[in-house]
Amino acid sequence: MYTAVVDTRERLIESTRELLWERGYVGTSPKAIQARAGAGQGSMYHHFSGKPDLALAAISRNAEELRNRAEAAFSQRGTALDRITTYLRRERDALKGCPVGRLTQDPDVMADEALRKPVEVTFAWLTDRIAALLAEDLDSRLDPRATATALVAVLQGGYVLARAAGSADVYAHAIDGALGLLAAHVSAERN
Amino acid sequence: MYTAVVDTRERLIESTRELLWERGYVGTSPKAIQARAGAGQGSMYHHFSGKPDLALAAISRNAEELRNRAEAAFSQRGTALDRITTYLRRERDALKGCPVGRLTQDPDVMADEALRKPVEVTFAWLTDRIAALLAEDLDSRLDPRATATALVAVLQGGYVLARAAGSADVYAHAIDGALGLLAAHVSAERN
DNA sequence: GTCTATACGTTGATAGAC
DNA sequence: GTCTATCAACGTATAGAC
Repeated sequence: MYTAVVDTRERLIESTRELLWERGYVGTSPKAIQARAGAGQGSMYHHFSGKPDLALAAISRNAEELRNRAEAAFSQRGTALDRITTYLRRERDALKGCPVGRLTQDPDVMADEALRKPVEVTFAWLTDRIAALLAEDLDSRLDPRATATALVAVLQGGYVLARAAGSADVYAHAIDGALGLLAAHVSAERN
Repeated sequence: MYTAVVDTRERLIESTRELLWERGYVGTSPKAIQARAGAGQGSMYHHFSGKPDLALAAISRNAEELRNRAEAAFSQRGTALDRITTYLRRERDALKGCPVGRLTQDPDVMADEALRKPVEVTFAWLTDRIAALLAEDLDSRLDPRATATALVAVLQGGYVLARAAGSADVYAHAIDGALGLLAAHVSAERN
């Protein structure tokens, strides 16, 4: 099946992804999506039933990308601490925030089960994944799941603080603090 | 000066506070504010020059309240760890999120210097305050400021994860994880 | 101080031509 | 598939009477 390099439907999803990230669901209008995608009203309502339907496609893709990028870090070689450190210190535009986490502040997303679900599933997966890594090497007096939850929270909260301060350094600082606390509690054994 | 028990200006600010918390700046219309305050258009534009002006009053008050409630926990008796634990475990409606932190996701707030400033100042203060407490008792190999930043990030990220999961327990779990990591690094000496 | 009237753009969509 | 009307409601005010 031959299609344009990037077809209209695809451009609509990508534009929505960007706008949801930049402005959230409430702050993103169909008009703005169409303008960015270079598509008309007719195209958008031909490919999608409306704003929620298009948002679902965009949110799902944002969630999938987050998961793929995380898994790339987690499946590297090295100790659990190495892999978690790689993930947390991975290059990020901290001032943009997390494309999935930010949806959590969108009342219309949280109110719509279909839109909220990918957000819930993504963080549940991420926390489980880190907990599984920690379970290998963590100080036995600590709970891997609670520790993993704290680490994911530092990540999300680091974005919040970086945006509040207008400085990406604050994100790095939060991560440094968390890894400093963690270091003493994981064994340095090789996997 | 005699006034009604709660005058119109006051009700407008309180209604805006609530709505900013629930729906954010972009999601809050003057109309909604007026309806909740039981005030007309005329009243709102008499007391405030517009939505940004009213939002500034509401944001400032939210920031002040956050600070007062935090200081109440920090100035209790006990070790640094006691006071920080009291603050982090304080009763909160985790699913509502942080009234100040959530503004960080509001593009129109971040774009307006006057509205962003109280958010920046509040988190800078909170981090400094916790860093000062930690400086007393923290393991000397750890940086009090980075550690404090991580703790504030866990707080903010805990809200994000709780909302994503639709469960306040996740907030508590993130805090448990952070305090577990912290416990081994602070001396238990009495102040 | 508060009210109603008015205004002009945007939001989120539908209808029907091409 | 895409385009151009068209629409009712909403967003964010301003004007002027009371």
